[in-house]
Amino acid sequence: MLGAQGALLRLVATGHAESRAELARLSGLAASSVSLRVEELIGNGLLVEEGSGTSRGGRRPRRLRVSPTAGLLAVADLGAHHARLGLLDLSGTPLIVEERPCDIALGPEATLDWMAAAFDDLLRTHGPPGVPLRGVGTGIPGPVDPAGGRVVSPSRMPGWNNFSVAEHLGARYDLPVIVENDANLLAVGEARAWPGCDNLMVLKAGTGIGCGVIMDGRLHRGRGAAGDISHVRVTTDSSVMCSCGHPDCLEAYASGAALMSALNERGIPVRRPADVVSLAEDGVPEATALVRNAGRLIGEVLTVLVNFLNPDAIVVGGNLSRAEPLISSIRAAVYERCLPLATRDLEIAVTRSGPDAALLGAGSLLLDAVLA
Amino acid sequence: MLGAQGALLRLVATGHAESRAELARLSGLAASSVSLRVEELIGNGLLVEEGSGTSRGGRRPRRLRVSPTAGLLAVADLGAHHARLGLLDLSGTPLIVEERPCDIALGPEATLDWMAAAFDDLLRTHGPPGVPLRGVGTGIPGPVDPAGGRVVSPSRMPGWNNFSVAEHLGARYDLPVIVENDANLLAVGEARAWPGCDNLMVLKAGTGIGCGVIMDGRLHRGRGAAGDISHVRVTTDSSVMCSCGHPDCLEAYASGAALMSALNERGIPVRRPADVVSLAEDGVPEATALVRNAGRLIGEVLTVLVNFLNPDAIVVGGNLSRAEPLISSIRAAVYERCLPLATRDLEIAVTRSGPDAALLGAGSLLLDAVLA
DNA sequence: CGTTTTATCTTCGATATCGAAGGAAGATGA
DNA sequence: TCATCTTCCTTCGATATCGAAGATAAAACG
Repeated sequence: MLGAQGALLRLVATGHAESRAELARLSGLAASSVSLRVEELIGNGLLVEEGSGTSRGGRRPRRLRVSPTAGLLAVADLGAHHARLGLLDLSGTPLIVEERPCDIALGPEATLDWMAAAFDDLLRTHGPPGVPLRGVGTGIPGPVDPAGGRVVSPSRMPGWNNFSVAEHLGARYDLPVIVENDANLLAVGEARAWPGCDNLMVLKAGTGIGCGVIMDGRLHRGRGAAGDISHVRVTTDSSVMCSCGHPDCLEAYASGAALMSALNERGIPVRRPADVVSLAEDGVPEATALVRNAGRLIGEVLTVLVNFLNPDAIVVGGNLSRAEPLISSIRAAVYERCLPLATRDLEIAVTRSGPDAALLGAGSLLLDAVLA
Repeated sequence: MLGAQGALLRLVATGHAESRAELARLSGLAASSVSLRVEELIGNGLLVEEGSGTSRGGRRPRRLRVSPTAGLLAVADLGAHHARLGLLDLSGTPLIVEERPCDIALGPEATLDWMAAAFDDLLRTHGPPGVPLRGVGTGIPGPVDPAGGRVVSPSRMPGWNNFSVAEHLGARYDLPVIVENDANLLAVGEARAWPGCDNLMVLKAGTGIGCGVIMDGRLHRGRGAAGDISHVRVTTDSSVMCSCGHPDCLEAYASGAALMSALNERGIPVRRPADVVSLAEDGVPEATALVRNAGRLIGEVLTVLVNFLNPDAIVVGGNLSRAEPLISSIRAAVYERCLPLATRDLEIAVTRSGPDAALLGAGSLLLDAVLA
């Protein structure tokens, strides 16, 4: 639809280019063609010129930005009991982000209607008047079939199995819609904060354990379930049966849910993964030991994947990521057991993007869909 | 250099397109532009028209082929004691393939000089006169840094560490040169036989265990060591120290080398991985049991990767792949333990491409380099 | 058989892109 | 301060691509 102009707009929106000259360098188009296209984009109100950039030894570039009136994206990241919702401009910058309680156990229709109402609310209260909505995207705490935007075999989403979220949203909004697993969105969002790292594994350690994979700079989806590490068998003394029907899955030992129930059993009351982090920060021995053990088990699983995929970085996000013992024991396990060749330049770090990473990721994917 | 014409030539060379109409469909260019470019390619002697293809309900297409005189590719796959060498035309079709004994332990210079002499020999005896050599490619039984074509930390190649094979070959041949890990070449070659499968894991089970990964239709290299599964820790009763310094690596139990030494220890003399296959085919219980155990261990490692990457197929190649118990126990382990979502459409099969797969893979990568 | 349908390939004017040359604006340095 | 250099951006003629219409060739069908 937008053709070559879309590619240029995308380069500006993603922050890769700020001037006509940069666009020419990055897009491969001739400088003259870039000028023509940019003139059109400015005419259409999609780009604006805004002052001038810093000189690189010659004439200062005329800085280009995506127009604030070019459009809005409505994005959400659905969790089991809370959802983060936000409005972004076309450059992916949040205008407003809110967290609201919700309950996905009410089923897909009710939840998505609630989400749409929340979007309407945000647009009314925070949307600049006259700026059109251009796309809708949402993260789902379960596997999503990449072809049909359909939820498949989710473990904690009663009533959602085989429900096509993309179709349902597409019927309401006549706009590009993206539906994606929450860990995948996190990975895409996080990738923006890791320039130069084309191969990234982004762990989401929260109530469950998920992982998003960026390879060659792009999200790897496989058939929709890519990134699963929660049902890998781990070696432990005890033996626990997982809900998937197999014994000793990683999830049964290292997920936030598992840590919480272990603490509760020992008479230490916790209600949310964040409580586990607090206990570990306060130096409660039981919590620290459990978190360390979780990190070790996660690290041992990652070992296999690091040897096999040779990523540039492993990024740990999710509610549990702020627990220092978790990441240090992941580091220890990976560096101890992986091939030197694979760990030589491997960075293992906590998220750089903060709590809105998944929403930024949704914006990034949506932008591609909107500017296709 | 060749620009848009290169893309068209590549589509014909890879067998994706056979007529101008197909080229137009696949390249995205207008039919008229395709006709013009094809005319030039024919004029340059790179393409030829050859009869007509089968009708799809209308006029028969005029079949296009890469000219046999367009050029030759010299490719090799170096093993520890043998090398396969071949000449391909620009469509990747072998003119001649030979297996010759060699010894990489003589070091890089000696081995590469030997290889060059073998290429000269093949060109003299089997190269059509007047057809130019357009590229040289070789597979290496060890990790190769993708940037510099440099061998890094190989385990069975004394004297090769940090040697830049690409630079050495580039000095001799003023042509595009590719240097790649042998399992990676196998994967690329095998991928041609699996149309529609964009995500492939290709296991090379021979003296060592290697794996090549095709994701999104392209070879995944990581930082050069991607595809390693041999140094994953497996769970067994006994405990063996691996040469990498860690206990219980997969390689120590499931590689051809491990199987051979285990059989020899039990008084059953074997000298090559193929001997193990013969023994298993003959129903020698010790051999069958060892092979089954190897398959189970490999399968358990693959379990993690299948859950994580959701490939379309796992292809088993290498000398040991003809051992039926190996593949059936890999299948059993993967299907038993992986998520249903990941195995629903997963195929696990032996190689479709035969013994020249790695050479075909080298040709495929070289073609991209030659037609860039 | 001839007519219709389908697909392949080419012709030709309209459009888009390119690239060399030059103008604009600031950095650099005597 | 002024000439010179670097970078940014535009102008304009040359070139490449597009796409609609037509020509070609064969299959499908009455």
